Amino acid sequence: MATHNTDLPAGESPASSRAKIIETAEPLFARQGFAGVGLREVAERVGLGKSSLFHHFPSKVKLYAAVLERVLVEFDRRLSERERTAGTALARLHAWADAGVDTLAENPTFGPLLLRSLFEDDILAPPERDLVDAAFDRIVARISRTLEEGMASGEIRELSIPHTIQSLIGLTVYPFASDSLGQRLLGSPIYSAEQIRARKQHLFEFIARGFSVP
Amino acid sequence: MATHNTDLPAGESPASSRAKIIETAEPLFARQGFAGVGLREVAERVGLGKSSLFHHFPSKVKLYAAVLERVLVEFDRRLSERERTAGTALARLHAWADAGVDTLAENPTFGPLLLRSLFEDDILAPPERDLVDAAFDRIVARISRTLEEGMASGEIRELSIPHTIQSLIGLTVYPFASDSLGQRLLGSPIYSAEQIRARKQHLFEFIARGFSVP
DNA sequence: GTCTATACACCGATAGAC
DNA sequence: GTCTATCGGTGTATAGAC
Repeated sequence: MATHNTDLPAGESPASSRAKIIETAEPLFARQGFAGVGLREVAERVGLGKSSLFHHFPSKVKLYAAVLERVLVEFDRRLSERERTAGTALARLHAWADAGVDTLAENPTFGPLLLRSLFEDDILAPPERDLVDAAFDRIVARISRTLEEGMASGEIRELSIPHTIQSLIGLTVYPFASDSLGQRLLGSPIYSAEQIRARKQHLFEFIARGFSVP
Repeated sequence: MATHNTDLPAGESPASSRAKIIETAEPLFARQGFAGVGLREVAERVGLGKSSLFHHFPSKVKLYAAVLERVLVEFDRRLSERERTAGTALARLHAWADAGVDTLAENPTFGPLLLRSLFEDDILAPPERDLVDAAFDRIVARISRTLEEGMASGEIRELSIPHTIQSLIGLTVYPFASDSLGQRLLGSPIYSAEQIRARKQHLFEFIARGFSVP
C-alpha cells in the first residue's frame, strides 16, 4: 500500500540507493579520508546528482559514519563466526587472528578505514560516534574476555590486556592499511595470496610466542 | 651583502619564518591530515596572511612534504644515536625500540604523521615524494641490516625481514597514533609516563620472545 | 617579506519543480 | 526519489602594491 516499492525481487540487491552509496563511498573514504572526499565525486560514481545524496543521508558526516559502522559490524561478524572455536583461549585467539586477516585481505578498504576510525577521532560527534564506538567495543570485549580467560587458566602469561589489544591491532590491521609501503617492502602486494599466507604465519608465531607462559 | 639578514643571533631561533610555519602546520596535519587542513588556519596561527605562506612554500603539498621529511629525519636521527649500542643485534634492536618509543612519546605529532606517511600514499608526487621515501628507506635499511646480522650469527631466529619491519612499526608507531583509543582502552593517556613505561615493557617482551631462536 | 585584492573551482547544504 | 538552480563559504593560488 505504500507508495514506495518495499516488495523486493528476493535475492536481488534491494540495496535501494542507500547501500549503493555506502559501497561507492567506502573505497573513497578509505583512500582519501573524510576530508579528502567530495560528495560530488561520490555522486558521480553512483550515477546520481550531488543533491540526491542528501535524500539518503542528511549530511556527509552521517554517510561517513554509516560506512564506518558497516565495516566494524562486518568485521565483528567475521570474528564472531569463530567464537566457539576449539577449547583453549589461545586456539580462539589464533582463530580470530586468522579470521581477521582473511577479512582484511578480502576487503581492501577495511584496513585503511579501521585504522582511520582508530586514530582520526575528531570527525564523528556523539550521536553517530556512539554507534561506531559500540561496534568497536564489542570487538574489544570479545578479545578481552578470552585473554582474561586464558590468563586465569594459566594458559596465557600475565600481560596488560589493553596493551595486548593495541599490539594485536598493530600487528593485524596496520599491515593491511599500508598497501604501497607493504609492496615496496615485500616486493609483492600484501593482498597477494602469497603475502597473506606469509603475514598469517608471521602473526601466528608472534601470538604463540608472545602469549605463552614463560 | 645580501639584502636578507643571513647573520643570525647565534643560538636564537633563526627559524626565519620557514621553520615557524613548519612547526605550526605539523600538529594540524597530524590531527586532520593533508586534506583536512586549510592554509588559512595555518596562516592565522603563524600570524601571517594566507598569501604570505606562498612566499615560503610554493604549494600546500610542498609544505606537507617539508613537515613529513622533518619528522622522518628527526626520527632517524634519534635511532642513529643508538647505532653503536652494545654488541649483539638483539641489544641494538632493543635500544632502537627504546629510542623509538622515547621519540614518539616526546613528540605527539610523530605517531600520527608517521602513520599517515605510511598509508596515505597518494598525496606526495615524485619530486618531494622521493625525499620522504629516502628518509624512510634509511630507517628500514638500518633495521634490516641488524636483523640480517642477528640471523646470520644465529642470535635471531629465521624470519621474514619485511614482515618483521611491518610488525615493529605496528607495535611501536601505531599505539602512539591512536591517542584517544589508547586512552579509552588504557584508562590513562598513552603519553603519560606510566603508560610509556608499560608500552616499552610490553614491546620489549614481544621483541625478546618474537625474535629469539626457538 | 608581508600585505590587499582577486581569480576561479569546489565545498556541503537547501529550495523547490517534477 | 531525482533533478536544476542556487546559497554562502572556503579551497589553493596568483598579481601587484608597499
